[in-house]
Amino acid sequence: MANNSVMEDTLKVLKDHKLRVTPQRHIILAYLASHHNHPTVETIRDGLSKELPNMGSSTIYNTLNTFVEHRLVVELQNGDGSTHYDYFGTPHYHAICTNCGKIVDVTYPGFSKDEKTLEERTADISGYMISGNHMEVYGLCPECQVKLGVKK
Amino acid sequence: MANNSVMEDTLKVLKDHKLRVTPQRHIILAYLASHHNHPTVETIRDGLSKELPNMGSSTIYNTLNTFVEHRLVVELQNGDGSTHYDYFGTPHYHAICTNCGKIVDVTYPGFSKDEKTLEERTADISGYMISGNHMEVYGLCPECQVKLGVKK
DNA sequence: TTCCTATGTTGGAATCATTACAAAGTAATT
DNA sequence: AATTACTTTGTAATGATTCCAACATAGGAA
Ligand SMILES: [Mn+2]
Ligand SMILES: [Mn+2]
Ligand SMILES: [Zn+2]
Ligand SMILES: [Zn+2]
Repeated sequence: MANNSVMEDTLKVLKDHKLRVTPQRHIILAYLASHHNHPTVETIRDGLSKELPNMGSSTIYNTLNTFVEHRLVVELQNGDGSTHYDYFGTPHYHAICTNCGKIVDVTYPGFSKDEKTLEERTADISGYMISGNHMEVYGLCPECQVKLGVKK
Repeated sequence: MANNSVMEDTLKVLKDHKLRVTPQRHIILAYLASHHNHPTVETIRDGLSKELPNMGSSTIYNTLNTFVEHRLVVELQNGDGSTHYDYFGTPHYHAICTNCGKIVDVTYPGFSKDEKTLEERTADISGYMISGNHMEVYGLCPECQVKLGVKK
């Protein structure tokens, strides 16, 4: 699952953020860093049932909330009722299927620049002191296009 | 509150979408069209307590879900636990305060073009058949900047 | 290394937004 | 006016998330 370099990297990330290193935090962060499935709390619990069979879901919620506060992780809603989490290593945004909820990463050359432009423009217009953004694009994923028989 | 022209306009919107015109639907839509507060279900219930004192919150949920399906209204989360709703008359996006949750509308000349560019690019990259998008920018609103004593 | 304590984990209960359901009401069509 | 499918309503059920108190432990101090 999470290889050694991921474990080393995530250990460093925790220490850099002055977070106390517990096995739960380390393993959850490593899981997120090595899975780009945008998991829910339940997905994480299932994925780590071998490593941490006794971990309560409270711990996962606590841990993820801590990571979100430290901006290691972002929260995503795809309309299925539960929150999805994403380790935000490289800048990207999301395309979300309105039929099955599948979330995929999207980026392109110049995305970071566009993002910065958006934030600066928003600061000018609104007077907010900007700290981040979320962009989501909705539509039907390729599988659901076939499943629903829609034609382009 | 909602003036005559708003009532006429929203009546037409309901009919154009072949939605059965009930007092609840008409008044809720008119409320949304004339308030840009991004209300929650509770805010709407309070705001309409004079006009519709016996309306149940189930009705508000049902009605709003219908409007969202017909794309008259969009849902927004600002992290306070409940969903906010927005009648989407003119294209805009949102700046959301990370401290107090305040949501403000933002737009600029050329926003619709930028939006279309983003959607087309995302379709090319992901293969999704795009139907919409949400952009949110996070930060501290001017009031909270003062309240928290942050310096620019 | 051992001790100390602030912090984290756990599991179960509590919360609260949203949905499900069945009975009663009504908009639109005939 | 009669019909009927759709809507509203109140209440119960659901389910994700948070709260809480007891227990455990990471990491600094001695
Ligand atoms: Mn992602
Ligand atoms: Mn708005
Ligand atoms: Zn899909
Ligand atoms: Zn604020």
